[in-house]
Amino acid sequence: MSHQTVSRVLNDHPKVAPKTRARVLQIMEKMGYERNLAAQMLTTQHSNTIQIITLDAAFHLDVTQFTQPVKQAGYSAVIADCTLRNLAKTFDEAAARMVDGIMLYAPQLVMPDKELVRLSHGIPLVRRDYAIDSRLTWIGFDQQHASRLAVQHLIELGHRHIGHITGSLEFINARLRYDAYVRMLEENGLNVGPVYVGEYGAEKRDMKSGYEGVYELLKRGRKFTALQVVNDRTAIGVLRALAEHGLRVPEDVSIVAFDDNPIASYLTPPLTTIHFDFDFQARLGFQFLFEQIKDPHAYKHHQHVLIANLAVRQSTCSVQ
Amino acid sequence: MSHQTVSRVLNDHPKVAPKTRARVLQIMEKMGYERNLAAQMLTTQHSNTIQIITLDAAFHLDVTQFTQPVKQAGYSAVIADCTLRNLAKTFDEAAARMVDGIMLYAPQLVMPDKELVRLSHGIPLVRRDYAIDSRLTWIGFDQQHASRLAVQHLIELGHRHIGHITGSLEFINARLRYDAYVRMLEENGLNVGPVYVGEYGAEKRDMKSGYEGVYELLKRGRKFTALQVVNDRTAIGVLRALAEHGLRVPEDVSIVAFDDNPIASYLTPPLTTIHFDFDFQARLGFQFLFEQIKDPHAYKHHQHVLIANLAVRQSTCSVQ
DNA sequence: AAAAGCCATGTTAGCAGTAACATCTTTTAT
DNA sequence: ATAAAAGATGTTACTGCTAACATGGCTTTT
Repeated sequence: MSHQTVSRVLNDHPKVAPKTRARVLQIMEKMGYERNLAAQMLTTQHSNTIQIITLDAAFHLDVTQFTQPVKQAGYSAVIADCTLRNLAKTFDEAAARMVDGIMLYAPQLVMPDKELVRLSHGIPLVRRDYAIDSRLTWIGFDQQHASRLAVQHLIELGHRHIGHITGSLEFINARLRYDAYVRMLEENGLNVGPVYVGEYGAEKRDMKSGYEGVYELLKRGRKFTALQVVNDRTAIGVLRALAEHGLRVPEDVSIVAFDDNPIASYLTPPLTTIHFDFDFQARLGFQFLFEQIKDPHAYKHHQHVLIANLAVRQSTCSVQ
Repeated sequence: MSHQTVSRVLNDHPKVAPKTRARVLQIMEKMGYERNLAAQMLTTQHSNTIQIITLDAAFHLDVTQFTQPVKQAGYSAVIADCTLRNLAKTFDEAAARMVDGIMLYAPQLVMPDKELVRLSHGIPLVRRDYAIDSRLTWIGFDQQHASRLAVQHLIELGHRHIGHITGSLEFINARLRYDAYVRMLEENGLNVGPVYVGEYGAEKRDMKSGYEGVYELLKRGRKFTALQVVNDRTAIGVLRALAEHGLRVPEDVSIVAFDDNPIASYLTPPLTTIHFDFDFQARLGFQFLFEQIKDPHAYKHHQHVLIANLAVRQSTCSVQ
């Protein structure tokens, strides 16, 4: 029996006699045969692997959200984290590994699509966040809409002095939320501010930003009855700092945050926050990626925008 | 010029004339040459990659803690998450990928070392948590000691009725903390309990366990002035549930938790918790892994136990 | 000056698969 | 019954690299 017949069995080639196939499978079973990925890669130029690339994922990552849809589709999934400095190298490694597709999760990355396409060595690529122009597929949430929901909620509760605490505006999400906050207040004839812009963001930094943001805003005088806070992690720091000043939430200060991190509903008070369906976002992203892999030439890039909604809990109330 | 000379340049072989080397490098630069990993793997049987395998990492993972030391050592790092069901398959994939070493992070995995060795296809392996017997390298914290620190702190504050809330005891850490809690109370002539054993654990489950645990314990009557809680995430749920019952922390109930998650010090009140240096644990683990890769035959397995310490904050006070 | 040794480079083979084409066998159509 | 088509299997070549051995030029030793 030739190795070619064995290869045909491995690849489910139709023209193999059933009993030959059975015999090959039986012998493979007995010998504990495993196909050599390196050799397969060498000829086919791919590895049945999807690589997830994250940028500065010092915030804790929900890994299963990424890996589960990939495995379901029959690929093997690997995650590689990198910094901005070695982003190109990480793409090179993915190419060397001959991955079939790349899911990029780098909400803080501001880079023209053209450049990303160049970095990706022609490997199908989807950004699960944002893209600058429209030469890539991405799935994002309408941050402006989300932010409007948040501010509108506060306005409807009667707040007229609404502050904003954010991390670094290098994050596109943070920038968009901030912009919409400003616009929304202006449209409603309200004064903008006070505003605190904190540090660029890993988890610990976020909490620190929130904490220091409150100290800073209060140092400038207590001119707000509500705060829009860029995300739940930052809000944790905000809650702490307010407690240290003897200010109650929501009676003295209402807070609305973003993300609906699982922690949000367990904080005291449970956070009113913008809920994003990240799970759906991830699944949709992989769906687009698989389409692209199946037929790279016919594939047209999508820019998909998802709508968030407001989860009202107990960190907001009407102004006293 | 033969391809072999090129290969020698790539591998820093000493016997290449400096100007030949320079010429090769220059041409490689100009042509944008990149060595084919598949072909290299095919001959050398390895890929300069370290694979980090995590089990059910639905708790959010600090990815950089894993990847940074690996990259510093000149390897490329990939992370693969898996469930217990496809653990073997994940190891197979790592073998197929011809990784140089595997770091396993699966604190909930109870499996004889012998079996893990079998699964690992002879690839150098380090467990960053625990191992059952001593045929593998692992780096763990002395959980018994940690738990003793926690209980002793409460006893010294005058508490005589100390409850315990934990997730599933399938996690070795949870089991050890529970065991030490029981022993410590018995040694001090105190009654054990009340105890609540919650669900097996991802992040959300942990918080839920803590929340429901408090409800359950209070339903049985308020027979405790302090609680040892299995980790910070669970404590978040505990704090919430106590607040819903109008119980103050620490005045009515003192709480000591484990992990010193960055969030712990930003909660209200900031948590008294056992501090583990996870960063050091990870770095040490990789150090052992690299030693093992360099000289697999001379390598002797280590079982390294690290000591935790107590970070006293504001969730504990002397009994009122 | 010849023998020996080292240095730089070249040649060949093999790693484990798949693609493409070739061959032989069986079935189907006329 | 015979040609054509289809089915099953085999042969050869190629993927891009490295190990091992081979070669030829130059230096050192005696």
